[in-house]
Amino acid sequence: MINIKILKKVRVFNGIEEEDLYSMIKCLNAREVSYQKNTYIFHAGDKIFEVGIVINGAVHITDEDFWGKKTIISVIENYSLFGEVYSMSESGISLVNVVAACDTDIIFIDINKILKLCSNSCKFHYTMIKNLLRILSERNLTLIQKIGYLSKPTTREKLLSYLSFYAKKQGKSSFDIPLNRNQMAEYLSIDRSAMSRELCRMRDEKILSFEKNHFELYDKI
Amino acid sequence: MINIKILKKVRVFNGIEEEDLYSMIKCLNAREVSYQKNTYIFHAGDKIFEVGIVINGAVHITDEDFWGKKTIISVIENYSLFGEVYSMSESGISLVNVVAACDTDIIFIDINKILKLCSNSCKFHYTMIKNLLRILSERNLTLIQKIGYLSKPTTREKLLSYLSFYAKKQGKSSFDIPLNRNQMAEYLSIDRSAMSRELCRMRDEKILSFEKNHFELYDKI
DNA sequence: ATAAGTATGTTGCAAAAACAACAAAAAGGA
DNA sequence: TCCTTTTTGTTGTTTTTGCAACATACTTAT
Repeated sequence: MINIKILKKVRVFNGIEEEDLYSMIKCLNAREVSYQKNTYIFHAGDKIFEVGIVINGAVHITDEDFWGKKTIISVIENYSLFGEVYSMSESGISLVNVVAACDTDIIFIDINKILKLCSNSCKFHYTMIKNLLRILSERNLTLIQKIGYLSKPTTREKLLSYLSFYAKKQGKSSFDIPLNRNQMAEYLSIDRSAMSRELCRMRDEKILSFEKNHFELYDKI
Repeated sequence: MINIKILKKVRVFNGIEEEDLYSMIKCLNAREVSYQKNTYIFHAGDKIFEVGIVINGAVHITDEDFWGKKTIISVIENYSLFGEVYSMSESGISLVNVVAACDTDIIFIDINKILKLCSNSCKFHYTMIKNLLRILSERNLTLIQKIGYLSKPTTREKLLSYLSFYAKKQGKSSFDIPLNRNQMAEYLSIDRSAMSRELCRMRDEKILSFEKNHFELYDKI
């Protein structure tokens, strides 16, 4: 039996009344499935009709290159979605694998049904579509943001564009960032020690200063 | 007066009948505006209510860092959208500038209205929502794809993951890519000469071969 | 307070990349 | 055809990076 309390934590169901969630799980054919660790949930090449919601545990989105070398693209956990971009794309064909990283419970819903106004014309459709568009838009933004950083040729430029973003966002030359050094290096796809070296170099050149997660950028004189 | 023939070329209106396009331009408050070269269409910080469609000319999406250094993030032309991710995000605040790259004609539409079932219940809403979700999903995919390449530490790994993708996509170890060397280097954010050197190195190591846009990947023996 | 664990900074070195400048080949136009 | 332009490959040099290993601070739990 699907737990309604849990569904309320899933962003795509934001703003949907509890009573509507009941009709929703019927209307969207929601079903819960448990997977054992290392089980494949989707394979690359599968046609995807449903989106998955991780209720318990975690899944890895993985890719495999021509020579069979595997990479973990991302980790999905706590009430997050996977498969939505494939199930809504033209082909519907997944390019990646989805694997249970540990024993994991998944709720599947038939996302394409939210587009069809069903016979009982459940009022949650409108809310869910708005949520979906918002989720996809905002993810688009964060991805574009990240590409902006990664596209810079040097560690220094990557760092400055990343830090500039937070300065602009917080409207101050002095601000906090949400990542520690390890996470920051990983996010920017650079070597942590090289990053540390470059940060200190810029501090010596009086371009910026920092302590822990707090940074300050200096204007040119 | 807005040209219906032109709207039919815009992807978000795919599958909408010509007669519906007429009611649509009313329902969504479509309006056409001309901009002179170098005019700002949106500024970073603006709240975005409408999406723009480039009908004629081109616009540059630009970013400016803390020190005022500008970068062109992307170029939008021929019947493509801009502003949709901001207008549908939570805040609605643009983080980027949009500037007319030359004399340019834009059609603006109030995208959020497609969510509201209007009083005359125009039947195109459903189609447009489906198109929008598809556009956003597929863009998400291409962005994630690109981040996958950019995240690799070396030029060689960037190239191999990029080429692997096309091998997989075309289901053959021998395939064409859609970019020439310059474009490929730009897309992967690497130096063209370094890329060329690395490609030739891999050819010498019998990992792959190429001629123009045609590549072949070799299995390990 | 101590010990273990984590986060951050430091450094040497070898490998790789960026940059710049040029060579060669291919494509396109007059 | 010849000339120009574009594309691709080549190479030398300098700078930057990744990697590895270690030092130092800071946290956290006991």
